[in-house]
Amino acid sequence: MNGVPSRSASSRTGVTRDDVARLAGVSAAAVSYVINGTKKLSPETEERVADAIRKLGYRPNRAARALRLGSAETLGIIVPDATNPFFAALTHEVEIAAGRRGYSMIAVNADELAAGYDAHRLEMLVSRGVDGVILCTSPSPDDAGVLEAAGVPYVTLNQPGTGTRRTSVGVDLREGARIAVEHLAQHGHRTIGLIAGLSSEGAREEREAGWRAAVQQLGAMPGALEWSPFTPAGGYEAGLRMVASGELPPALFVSSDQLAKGLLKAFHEHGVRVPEDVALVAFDGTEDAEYCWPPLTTVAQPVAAMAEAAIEALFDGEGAGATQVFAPVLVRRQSCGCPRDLPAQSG
Amino acid sequence: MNGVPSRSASSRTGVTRDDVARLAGVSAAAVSYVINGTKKLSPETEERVADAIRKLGYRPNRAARALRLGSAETLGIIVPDATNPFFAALTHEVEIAAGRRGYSMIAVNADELAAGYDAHRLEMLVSRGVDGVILCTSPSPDDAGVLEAAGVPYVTLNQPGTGTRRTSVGVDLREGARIAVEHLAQHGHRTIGLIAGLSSEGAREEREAGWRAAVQQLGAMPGALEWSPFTPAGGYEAGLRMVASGELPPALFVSSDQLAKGLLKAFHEHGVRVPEDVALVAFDGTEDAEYCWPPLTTVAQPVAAMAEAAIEALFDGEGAGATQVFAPVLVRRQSCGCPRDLPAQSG
DNA sequence: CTGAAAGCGCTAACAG
DNA sequence: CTGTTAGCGCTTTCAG
Repeated sequence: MNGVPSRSASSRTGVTRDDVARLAGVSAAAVSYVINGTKKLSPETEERVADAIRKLGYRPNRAARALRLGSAETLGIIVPDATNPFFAALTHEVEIAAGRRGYSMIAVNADELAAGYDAHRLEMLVSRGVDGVILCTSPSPDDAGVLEAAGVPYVTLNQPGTGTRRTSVGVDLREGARIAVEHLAQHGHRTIGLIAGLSSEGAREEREAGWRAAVQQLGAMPGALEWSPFTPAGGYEAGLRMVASGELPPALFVSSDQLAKGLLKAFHEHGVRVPEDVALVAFDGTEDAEYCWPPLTTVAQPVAAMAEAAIEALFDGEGAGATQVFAPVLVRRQSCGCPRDLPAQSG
Repeated sequence: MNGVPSRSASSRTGVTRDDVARLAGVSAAAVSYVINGTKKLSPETEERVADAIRKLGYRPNRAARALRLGSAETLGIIVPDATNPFFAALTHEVEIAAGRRGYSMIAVNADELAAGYDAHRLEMLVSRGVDGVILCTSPSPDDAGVLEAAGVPYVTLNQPGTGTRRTSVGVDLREGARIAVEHLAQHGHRTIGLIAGLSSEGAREEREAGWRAAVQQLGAMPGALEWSPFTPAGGYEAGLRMVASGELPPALFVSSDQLAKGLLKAFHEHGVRVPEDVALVAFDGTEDAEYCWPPLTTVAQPVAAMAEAAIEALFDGEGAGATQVFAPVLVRRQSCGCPRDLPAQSG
């Protein structure tokens, strides 16, 4: 594994703190002081050092700092599929939140669902000295073990019902289902089906339960139920199965925008009109939903707030076991039967 | 900037190489040897060390290694918008290619188009000791300067027409335009318009020239031309402008799938039928294109190959100024007027 | 075939 | 207010 054309060890910039000290005519420590503001020096000295830094184009060596401090000021984030727009958005927001605190993110994909693969990726992150990790994948005992053993704090993001004793931030899935089902009911539908995402994790019950509860509470009927992977392809398959079965309910709650994209394709191909033949409310609130046809009514997750909260939790120290639940909000568009240009309003 | 609950400096795992050496009853150096395979030791010693490592759960400290080696075995990648599925896919592929070589990626967004912002992000990457960076943003003199000054190798990815003397890998834009226009012409269209992406960079000429040349070469007529930001919203606006102008050409080459998504929305809203009223061929070949309605015929970039090539170039040392151009390929779907289920074939 | 020792560049405690 | 110093954990040359 011989890497990138290796400049020799210290030639990264060539200039070290000692060079700066020499040029400024102060001690090496003084340089550290002005850089880190550890100690107040005389303005004059400060000025001289700053000048030298500028002149030399000095940039502190992060590796040395990391070694000394035991922190690389880096966080890891692991998502099931970086290619899914929802996770792309989430990762992006997390990066911004981390950036505000001077931290960088190393993002890794859990991709290969092979057992133990996550743990492997996690090992990598840990050995890289990340100061914390955000898991957007529900931690298997293995995963959690790796992290716990290394003493690396973590929080789960968007992973409902994780059994660990760590902080977890997510959205209220049952409430989301309720909002969706309620809205569909308001459009006059009495039978409401569900297309649910098949995650490797155990959030399924929660989703299904939320839907069941909401349907029941409204005195409506549960319609057909399909489980499918959280991808457009999964939604497409589910749609195909549903039309083939001839059990198309008049309304459907689809548990992710990605799923809905695929569903729409299946429906278009088979002449099933949305919302006339079947009304749809999706979940997630990605930008994509706006550009489907018809534009998707969707229950949006407050992604930025969730990202901020996750980072916050990591920094705040372990609010052990705390669970932060955010409220999703309905974004009305046309897949549910709402007219275009209806100003947003609740209920 | 006090960070994550800081375990004290060395408590990351607690166990250091010295602990391993002690338990195995060998010297510290021996441990390094078996880990890095620097030197062959007696199988017996090797075994003992391996055991100790396992028993202790030892994991080498990357920061120390980075400090010593002058390399963090990390690469940076900077994209204009991580939220754009095309870049998400590209980043993902790059991460995989880097991972194969034991490198991690730190991804940063150029986001805020504020001048100098990139340079700032780049500084961050450099100070982090990345061993190289992949620029998916065309390097301003500033950016290049930061990198050159620090002696950090970089390659540009997907940035046609960059003026630097660095390796650049991208797709043949003119050929892409040719393929698209030719296909549209084969559907019998004589006038072909263009919706082009407005990047902050200067790739515009290339795109426009490619289209002009192709149209001309086929003896067709250039139709309306719209420039718009590389986003669905941009495509939507462009679509709105085009229908408002009443100058809708019968065929359109759209220079990105994202743009096309927005365009489709505008067309749907105004009852413009695709492909009957206007035939579309897009560019990029993201998964999204498959789930538009109608499914988008698009000229696909070989993303994985490009990512691999970029990483390869970084590792191969500076193939100074070399430009690697990949050939795009037509993916036929229905937005151009092709029937469904037509088996792929060229021409 | 193995071990001792010299730093990589930086921070922070401690002296002056 | 400023400077000296002792490592952080690791790699690698050089003796044994």
